[in-house]
Amino acid sequence: MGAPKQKWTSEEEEALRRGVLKHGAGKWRTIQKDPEFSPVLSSRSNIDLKDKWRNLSFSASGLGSRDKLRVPRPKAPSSSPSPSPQLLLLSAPNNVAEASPPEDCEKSPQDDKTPSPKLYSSMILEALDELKEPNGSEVATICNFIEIDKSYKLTDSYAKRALAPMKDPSLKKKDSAKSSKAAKGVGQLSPALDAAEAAAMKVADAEAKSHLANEHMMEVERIGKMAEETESLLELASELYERCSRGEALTILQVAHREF
DNA sequence: TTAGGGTTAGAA
DNA sequence: TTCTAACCCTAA
Repeated sequence: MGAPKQKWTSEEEEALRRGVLKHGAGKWRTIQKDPEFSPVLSSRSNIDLKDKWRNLSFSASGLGSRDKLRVPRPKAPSSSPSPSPQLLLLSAPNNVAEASPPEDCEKSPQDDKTPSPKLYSSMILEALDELKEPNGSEVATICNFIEIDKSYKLTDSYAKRALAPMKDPSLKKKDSAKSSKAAKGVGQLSPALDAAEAAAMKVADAEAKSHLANEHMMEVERIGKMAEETESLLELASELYERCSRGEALTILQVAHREF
């Protein structure tokens, strides 16, 4: 490595963000050639743009370096749906916008009211970690844990009262506004009515989160199964290695019979 | 051309 | 020593 590392300037970062906003993530060549950004990004290749955006995405998601997220993935194309990398990247601009919003980028109301899917994953992992059930935890158990742990648990009477007005779509906007207000006001206990309203918002919020958490649980389960399969393959491989190193001759049929 | 994994320089 | 960010390599 002869050339020293060329740190990204704030101008370059800003140009990259604007380029992504304009052309979308993944259009690195287009962004790099765009006359609006090319003067600033002239010393950067499309690969540099991609790498920098990746770094920005991971730091903005609060997960630090991408190295922390490295998970062994099967090389072969999987039939099960996996999160598209494009989706992962496209989620970044919101986060980036949150950190330093460009003036032409409107923040959607959801940005700071809806936790990111990654948050749900971490909540699930946290729940699994805390529950420490030997055979894993049921989805419902984890959902309950998340609700209790995150203070979304409410009495039935409150829940019933809360769910009725939620069916009126005209109230949605108001509700979401209150929801964020309520979320921010944890610990500020007001009169009973206010508390009930805030609680109702939390129930609705928890329901939505529970649904999303379910989806993420399925993903976690899928990964868990893959890990189990990998582990058993590893065991088989080491057993085969041992037997072969002892000079035992094994046929394909024997191997297949041992595993299946 | 792009995505994603790997490597490495430099900072903390 | 660890972590982060920049750079490199390769498959698709």
